[in-house]
Amino acid sequence: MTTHSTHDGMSGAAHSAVCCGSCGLRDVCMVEGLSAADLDRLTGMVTQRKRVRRGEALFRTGETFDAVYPVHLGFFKTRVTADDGREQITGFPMPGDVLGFDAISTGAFQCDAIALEDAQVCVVPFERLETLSREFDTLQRQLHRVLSREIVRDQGVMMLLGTMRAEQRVATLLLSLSRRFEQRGFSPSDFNLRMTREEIGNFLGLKLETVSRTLSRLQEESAITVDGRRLRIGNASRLQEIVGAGSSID
Amino acid sequence: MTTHSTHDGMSGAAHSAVCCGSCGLRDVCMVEGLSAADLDRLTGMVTQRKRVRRGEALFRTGETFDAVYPVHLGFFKTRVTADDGREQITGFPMPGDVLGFDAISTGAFQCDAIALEDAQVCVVPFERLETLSREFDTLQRQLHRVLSREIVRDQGVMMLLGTMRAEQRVATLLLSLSRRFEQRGFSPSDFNLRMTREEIGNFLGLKLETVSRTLSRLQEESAITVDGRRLRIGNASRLQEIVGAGSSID
DNA sequence: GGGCGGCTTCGATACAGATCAAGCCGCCGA
DNA sequence: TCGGCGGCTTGATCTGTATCGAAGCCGCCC
Repeated sequence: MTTHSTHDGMSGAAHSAVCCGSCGLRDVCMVEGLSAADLDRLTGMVTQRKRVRRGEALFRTGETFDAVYPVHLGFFKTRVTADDGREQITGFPMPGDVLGFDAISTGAFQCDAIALEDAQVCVVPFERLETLSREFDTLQRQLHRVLSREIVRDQGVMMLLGTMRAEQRVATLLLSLSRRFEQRGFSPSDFNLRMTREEIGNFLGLKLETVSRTLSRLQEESAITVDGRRLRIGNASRLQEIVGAGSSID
Repeated sequence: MTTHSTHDGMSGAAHSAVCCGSCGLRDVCMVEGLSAADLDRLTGMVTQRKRVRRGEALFRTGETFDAVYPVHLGFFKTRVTADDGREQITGFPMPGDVLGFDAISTGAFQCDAIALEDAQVCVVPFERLETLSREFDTLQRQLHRVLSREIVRDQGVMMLLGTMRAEQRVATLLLSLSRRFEQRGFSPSDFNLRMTREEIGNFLGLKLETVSRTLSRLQEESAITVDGRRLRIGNASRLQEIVGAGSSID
């Protein structure tokens, strides 16, 4: 269980609704750019928070959809699974990212969202989100932006999977993680990977051995330092050089 | 410069607005599922149509976004380009599909949309679409569904690029085209490929020689008949067998 | 009508990354 | 303390696809 204080308080009185205005993530989350006044009017959009323990699923393919879930705390992986067992990890959502948009199309989730560490998400009933976004054009606009950003991110992943070499793929992921940590106020050059080599490989279309070898090679050329899951980026511009001018997957 | 000579109709009296209610594509397009009454109230959502000639771009990366474009007629490819010249085709939109959602996030298009044959698109100013979808919850819902469907489709492409062998990739594309033609009222088993082998390969993360060889092999085993761009699917279940239980990319 | 360029296909070879295999390390429970 | 196990690294070999070279075909334009 991770410790996070302000909000282990589902039991407290004032918590029947969660307030976006006081959330440290408001600058990266779905409500980014909304004025304080607008945020006030959104009281009740987030009805509650939900905990998900490491290894457990927030939702699974086929389950009925009725809410989207901005990540409040913790790391996830999202994956699609073919009936024959093939799996593809489609992303590593972190705080501020929103889970569940794939489900709007059919009313059932189309992927699994698995917590890579103990996590907390905000629960945003989708009907309410739609109602509110008919009333607040700023919220509507932001919702559309977030949906569109996901599409753009996916295009970047396609570019990665379709055209990049192993070393480029790994470097792209590391730089993406770095930027995302930075946006959230963490060190862009020193962080922990929350996923296994196998998960990295699956996401990047590589085998875990290839990931491991590639990380070792990047370390040899002093671009990074790896020790298990601890990663330090010593030479970001070297990584950028390897990636070339590839699309980003933030 | 594309010549969409404002096209035949703009001069006629009744053409200042295009009517979705009378469009043969209303069952696959963005307005799918809207009642006739709702469709009437959408008069003016589509302000005009625009022609794009084979090989020309409807829009290019970086151009300012102000409308999305349901395809009325013709085939497109969408592609993202890295500064170093690498390209990745991200899809082959056909009538009923909507182009431009990638641009909402930043206000500028993030990919190129190139017509593979002479084409026509509807012009839907995005501000108007947002305004209307605040008024009509059915339209709002449908817009969200279409955005979500694009995300799901992209997940399928990731699965394809990340986990499938060459033969599976090609078979998946053929089956996807087949289904999409069928949805639109065309033959699912006999159609023309609008794209070159190179474009197919680029989309699937393969080289054109591999695509060509794979098509030949599929023909040898009597799953399909190919003659240039003419494609006949003789044994769809054989293709399905090759694909296994892979995600779809419709 | 003839030439030309784009497209497709084929064969031979090269190589990046997969696969197979072994060993190490840290952690956890017995 | 030990044994087991999951995760990681590294080495040796294999293979699917890329790459290279070339030729045939076709439609199109001059």
